[in-house]
Amino acid sequence: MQPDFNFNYAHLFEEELLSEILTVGEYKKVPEGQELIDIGSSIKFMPLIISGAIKILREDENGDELVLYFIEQGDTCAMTITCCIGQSKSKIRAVAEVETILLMIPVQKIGEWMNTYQSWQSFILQSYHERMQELLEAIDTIAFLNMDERLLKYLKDKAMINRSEVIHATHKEIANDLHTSRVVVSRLLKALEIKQEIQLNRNQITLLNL
DNA sequence: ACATTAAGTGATT
DNA sequence: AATCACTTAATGT
Repeated sequence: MQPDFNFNYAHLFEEELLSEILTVGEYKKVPEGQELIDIGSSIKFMPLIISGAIKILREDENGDELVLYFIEQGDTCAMTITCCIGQSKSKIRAVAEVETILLMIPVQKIGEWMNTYQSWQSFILQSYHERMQELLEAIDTIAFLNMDERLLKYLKDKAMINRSEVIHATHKEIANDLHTSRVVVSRLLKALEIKQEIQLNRNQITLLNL
């Protein structure tokens, strides 16, 4: 396995930093569904996503989940940056949405490189900025969109991440991600099917109007 | 053939 | 939009 780190990141960093990243970083392959970061865990590595996608969730005291957003190749986890600065524990949960390849950077390096490499500093600030935007978008989605619109957005996000109009998931799983009940998801999906937006099959949803 | 799991539906709040 | 209670459909053993 030799995923191409350069493909995604080479243009961002200067030579010296690139070689530092490659000497200190460790490739890690995580299968679909594996948890990367749990709530309350302390973070020791900052993951750079080489390929695949990760689902970022918030969870309440009952263990009920809510998907905030997905991150993809070229992205990093803003939570690790926050942890590094504030020495705090993770407030979110990260689960591999598909098989994902990561380059793990020890957190101490984040601070070190901030001082030595200008390109690193802008990369960190840029990622932080992007995450902030995503978070605002997530808030808008939850606060202002109806359930049916949220569902459709969720399906489209999933389709984009999987690079396929076919989504493999049960209604129950979708309901958990959106923090609603299975019955509601089933009904809304049915409505979308009638509107010719999707096609339903067991464990599978096909987006039609892309 | 039977058990299990996924999905559909009416009624109620 | 959530919950209950029940039915129907698909799939695994």
